[in-house]
Formats: sequence, structure tokens, C-alpha cells
Amino acid sequence: MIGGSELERLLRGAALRVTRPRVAVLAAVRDHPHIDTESIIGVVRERVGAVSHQAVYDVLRVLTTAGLVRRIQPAGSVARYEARVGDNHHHVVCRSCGAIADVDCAVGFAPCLTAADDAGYTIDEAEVVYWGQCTDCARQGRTGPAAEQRTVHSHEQPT
Amino acid sequence: MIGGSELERLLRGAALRVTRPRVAVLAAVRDHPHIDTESIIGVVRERVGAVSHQAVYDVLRVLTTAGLVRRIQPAGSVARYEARVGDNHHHVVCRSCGAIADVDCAVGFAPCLTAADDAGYTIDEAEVVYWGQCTDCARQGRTGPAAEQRTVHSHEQPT
DNA sequence: CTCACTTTCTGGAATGAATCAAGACACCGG
DNA sequence: CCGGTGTCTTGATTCATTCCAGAAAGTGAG
Ligand SMILES: [Mn+2]
Ligand SMILES: [Mn+2]
Ligand SMILES: [Zn+2]
Ligand SMILES: [Zn+2]
Repeated sequence: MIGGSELERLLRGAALRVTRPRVAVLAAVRDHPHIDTESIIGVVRERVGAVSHQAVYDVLRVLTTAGLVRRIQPAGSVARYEARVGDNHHHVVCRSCGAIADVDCAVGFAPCLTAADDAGYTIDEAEVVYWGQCTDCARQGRTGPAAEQRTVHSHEQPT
Repeated sequence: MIGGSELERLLRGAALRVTRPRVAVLAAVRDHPHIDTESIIGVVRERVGAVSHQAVYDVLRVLTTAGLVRRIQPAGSVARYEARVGDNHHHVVCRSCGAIADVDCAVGFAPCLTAADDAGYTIDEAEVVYWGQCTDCARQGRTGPAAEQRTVHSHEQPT
């Protein structure tokens, strides 16, 4: 809901052409932190009409490479994108519903942690994912991953 | 290469029946840290002959649920398993070749980090993934993800 | 030892995210 | 105003993983 010219400047600053799909995708990601590709396609189509899924995938790749958006992928989740970049923040993920929230990094730049023994690796980033349960799920006493429909695998016995 | 009876005890201790596939999968994971499912199937078949991929997937799920193995899934990687459990250690991943090495946790139990602002979540684990480049890749000057064959997407311009 | 119950096998089929493909067209910007 | 970049359309493909279901095998409690 903020000025598109702002986004235009971002794109030009990254030496990227300003196109409708790019601006729309960038806006969608900025307005919906940790949004997944499917939802981006939905949001973008609402705003600018027809956009091919191919275009969205292409745009996301370009924006990610340019560093305008960040791609995150907690285990068990599809790829998600956010426009909050450059501050090396972390995430907390709900084991029950998959909700993601930002967690500020005390250090603010990468790598914000030093490995005791780095096994010789040259480390450029320490990614931290906090796992737990969000307030909603805690209150409702949800337990397992809500994403899975709790269908019982035929080879598995119900507990 | 260690006693199978050791593994049997592990399984029984988790109230799991001792079956050939289970013992074989557990041994494979223990002997090949951070092994992926495909490789597990290979290793298991070498040792005990025919085992269905379905059985391996089932076994891995059971072992993971029982806490005998840990499943890790760094972004851009397929699921990998390890038998080193209970010590809350972390991992360092090579951006070029995907190699994974263990990183001891200074604390040794979860959660080993406290979030500045946990957004109300009840946090039970802080997972840390160090990203960087392994010694081999650094020496050979590899740059991009080696997993991807560097084929140029038709919609993408080479830099 | 026996039997009920669990686990695995077989052989596919389906899923879902992501990528690839390629020609035609649109449109951005120097 | 063009050259070249980006997008469109339509479909196919890949790959890990899960689902399926009946039959066979194997385990362990009693
Ligand atoms: Mn974030
Ligand atoms: Mn490990
Ligand atoms: Zn939740
Ligand atoms: Zn490497």
C-alpha cells in the first residue's frame, strides 16, 4: 500500500528493469511477510490482472538474486519470501501451524554466531530458526503439524 | 560396523520391534552421518538384499518419531538423517557442494539460544545452520551450487 | 510354540513444488 | 525508435515423498 515509485527506485537501484510483474511481486512480498509463491501469484493477480506463474517464478528468482527479497525455507515448508533484507534477522516457526514470526538479531549482521569448531568451513552466515508453538496453537491445544491432515498412513498404526 | 545387538537394544528400548529393515536402516544412518534417503536405500540393499523403498520411508518415519534418528533438511537439500541425537548439535553447510559437517553446541541442550523477542511463541529448540564454503570448494574455487548443473534457464540472461 | 498382530513387500499411482521448454509477443529504456 | 530483455501461453518434466491395498512374512507376548 506504499508508493510504487519507492519500489521502482529499488528495482532501478539493482539495475533491474521496471516491469509490472516485478513491481507487483515486490509489493506483494513487502506487504505480506513470509508469503509463499502460490499466495504471491494470487495477490499479484488481484492487483494487476493476469500474470503467468512462470513470470512470478522468474521474477522471484531475479529479485532474490538481486538481494531485494530473501527466500526462506524452514524444514517442512514451501519456499517463502520476505522483503526485510539486510538486517540478518531470524525466525521463529510454529510446529503446529507453520506460522512464522520475525526474531530480531542481537548482532544485526552476518554471521552473528561463531561456530565452536567450523570444520574448516568459511562461514558467512549463521541462520537461526527457533522452533516452538505460537500463542494461538498453544491456547487451542493443537499438537501435531496442522499442515498434514492427520490422515493415517495405511502402513502406520494409530496411536 | 558395530554390533547389531547394540542397535537391537536401541530399538527395543524405544518399544519398537526388531526387524531386518529397521536394524539395517539404523546402521546405515549411524555409519553415514547426514545421509539422504536414496543413499540409505542403496546402503541397506547392499547389506540385507531387497528392501522396498516404501519400507525404508516407513522405517525412517518410525525411527524419527521414536527419536532414534534425527531428520535435517537444510534449504535446498533433500531430507537427511543422522543417528547423533540428544546432544543438540548444529550443522555447517557448504553453499557450493552441499557438504554438511557437525558443529558442536556450546550449550548442549535445547533451546541453546534465547530469542530477544519470541513473539509469544513457546520455543523448544534453536536450530542453527552455518552457511559457508567447505575447504575443498574453497581450494577449487567453486562458486555456485554444484548441485545445479549451471544450465541457463531460457528466461534468464547469463551474467 | 503358536497365533494375533505388526511390518514389509509389490508395483504402481498420485501429489505438489519447482523447473524446463520454445515460439510469439510486449514493452522498457538508451 | 529499435534491440534486446521480459513476459505470455501451454504443457511437459522432474523429483522427493506420500498414498494405496492386498498378500505375505515375521515378531514377540503369552
Ligand atoms: Mn522475516
Ligand atoms: Mn549432525
Ligand atoms: Zn501455530
Ligand atoms: Zn563444498
